[in-house]
Amino acid sequence: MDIRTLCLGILTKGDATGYEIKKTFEQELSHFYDASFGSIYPALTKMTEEGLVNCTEQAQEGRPDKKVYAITPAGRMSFLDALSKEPRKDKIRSEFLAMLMFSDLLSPSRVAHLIDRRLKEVDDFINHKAGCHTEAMTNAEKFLIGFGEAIYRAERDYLNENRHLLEAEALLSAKSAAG
Amino acid sequence: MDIRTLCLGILTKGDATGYEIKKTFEQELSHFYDASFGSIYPALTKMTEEGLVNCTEQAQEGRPDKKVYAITPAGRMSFLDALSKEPRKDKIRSEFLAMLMFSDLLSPSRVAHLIDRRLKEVDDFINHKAGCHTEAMTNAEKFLIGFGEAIYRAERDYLNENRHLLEAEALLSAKSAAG
DNA sequence: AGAGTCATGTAACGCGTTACATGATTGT
DNA sequence: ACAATCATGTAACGCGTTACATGACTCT
Repeated sequence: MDIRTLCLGILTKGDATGYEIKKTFEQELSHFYDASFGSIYPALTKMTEEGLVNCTEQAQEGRPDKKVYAITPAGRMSFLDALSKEPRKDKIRSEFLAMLMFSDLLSPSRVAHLIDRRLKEVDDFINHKAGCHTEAMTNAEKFLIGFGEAIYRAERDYLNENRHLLEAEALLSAKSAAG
Repeated sequence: MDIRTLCLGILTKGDATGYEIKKTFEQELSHFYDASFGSIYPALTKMTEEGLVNCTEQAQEGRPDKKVYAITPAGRMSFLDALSKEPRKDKIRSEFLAMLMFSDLLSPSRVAHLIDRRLKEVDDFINHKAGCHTEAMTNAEKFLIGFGEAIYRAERDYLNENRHLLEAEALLSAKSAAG
């Protein structure tokens, strides 16, 4: 599923500008997808040409015209077709975990720093994004936030309970290098 | 952290061929990174030119010469330098979660299928990869496998406990479409 | 005064995948 | 017979990011 298709999906939830679609990526999809303006705007332009969406320009003062996109029946068909494909394996790229894999090459304080930093991000999510289920949310939205929360809680607990394994590892290497 | 740097990291654990590096990606890094031959082989060739690794060819019968790569002191320095940078935010791309976000457009059986399929993958990991800590493993390797296991367990439990939210959502849409 | 928000777009570039090319050996 | 494993490599292509370009309005 490319960014293009996901933009189409976002438009099934309601009309939006490119700018608003970007915000949706940041706010609702951020823990399982992301996209930049450089991919969103060209995608919308192209899909307009292809008749999957249509665009209504709204003049504004002191700003570029706001372009509100709406999905067309052809666009909806195209999106449903994409949803009928089997989802591909998740693609994950975690520099955090990659670095921890080499914790034997790091100082104990560096390992501690990496983990503390991550725990802070995880806690921030749990405290701010999670738990604030509003009326307007669909079940799917609640489900996804709850999913993120469950994963983050598991991660937090695991890091707290097992960080000593890596901190000991780093300590050992530091000792053997010194001795 | 690009594939190139990660290959260098893998070589800090011991000499290896491109083929073996690929296997390492599949077996040890698969839940937080992946790489294809098309990125590994050119990376090794380039790093050889740059003096970050060196290459010893071993003639073989009926097969291409095996090229065993070893990291050089310059390569080790370069990798340590990469480890000193702050890790960037994880990049995740989950078609599974993206599809669930649009579960209101899917039939209940389709939603159930997607979740069942995912649960199978998760269970497979928990039953096969997790829990088999051997003697030869470093603490970092145990930590990472344990991490994966913790996350997968949380995911499994969450899916089992909350799938009804999405299955109900889909059911509702199906009804309203029919009615 | 400076950061953040609203608002769109393009061009160059990087990085990696996919598919192709080759081919023996071993297990089912 | 067929698939998998071992083993390396290239070229085309896709997809997306980064950086640049522009500019007003609002909050601190």
